[in-house]
Amino acid sequence: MDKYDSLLLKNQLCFPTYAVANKILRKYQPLLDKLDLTYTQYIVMMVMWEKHEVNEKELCEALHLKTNTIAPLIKRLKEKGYINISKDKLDKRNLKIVITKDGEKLKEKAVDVPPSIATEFNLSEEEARTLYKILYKILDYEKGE
Amino acid sequence: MDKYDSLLLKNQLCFPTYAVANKILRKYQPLLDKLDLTYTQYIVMMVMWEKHEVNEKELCEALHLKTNTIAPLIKRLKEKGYINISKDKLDKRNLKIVITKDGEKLKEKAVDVPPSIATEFNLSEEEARTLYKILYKILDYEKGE
DNA sequence: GTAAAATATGTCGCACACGATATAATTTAG
DNA sequence: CTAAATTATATCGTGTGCGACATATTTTAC
Repeated sequence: MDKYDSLLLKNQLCFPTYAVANKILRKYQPLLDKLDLTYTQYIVMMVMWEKHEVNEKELCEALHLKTNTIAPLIKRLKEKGYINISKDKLDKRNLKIVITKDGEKLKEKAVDVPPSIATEFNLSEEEARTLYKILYKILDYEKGE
Repeated sequence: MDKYDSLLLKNQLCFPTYAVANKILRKYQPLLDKLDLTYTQYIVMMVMWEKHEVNEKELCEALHLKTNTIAPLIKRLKEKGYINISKDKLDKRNLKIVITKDGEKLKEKAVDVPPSIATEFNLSEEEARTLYKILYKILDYEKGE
């Protein structure tokens, strides 16, 4: 056991996580091209299809991203006509983000998008479930940190 | 079971993978700031500490990245003085990337960097091992695709 | 031996993702 | 009731990560 062993790619969890995230993204992108969405725009729309209306803070929390990522993102989705953005009447600090008719229509086309990651990468049901459980354990840990 | 269920964030494996990768990255960045390295530069250096000399193609394969990501990256590492870049004498298409003395020295400081992802996020040994195994199964699947 | 295919790398433009910093609106403390 | 703290969002600069395209070198086919 060498003191440098922790500096080997193959001994680090961070690396496969990072590489797999990229690999999944590359798998999605050609499918999302048909909807004219990037991957991040797609997960924003997933939230919008579920909630219909959110403010920016809720979006940030749902996606584990910061405002400096979300702000330009929703601007682009607004330009594409999938959402509307306005100031909240009651608390003018809040941004009210509402899905449009076109945004709702996009959901129909999106149904065909999500590839089964398990199938695509030859995981068993059991492995997929386990992976899911461990990832969410990490994601939910120290939520407010 | 709704036909739109696959469009819920909570039913997709892609999302927690992506979010966890980002979360791990955020955990590393403050530690890497002391080495004046970004996360991607760090994993390049991990390869260099192990191999000492590689060409660009090997680097791309090791990190699962493309040349258009790697090329500017190694330029920055060269500017920082951690690697040297030259054309291979035998096959002038190849880039010979060699670690410098300073690059080797950086390894000493880097030993203290890698946080235990398992500990940081409260995973058991068993969970960490399982996560590792499944991630590499995905990463290694259809390697040539 | 040379034209064509393959290989390794480089460049461009776009869209994240981040820390740092700024601003405006609201809440809290005294 | 008002100054200070908090909250929600925006902006800036840097560094990825990608597809598309371009270039230089080597290998292959005939």
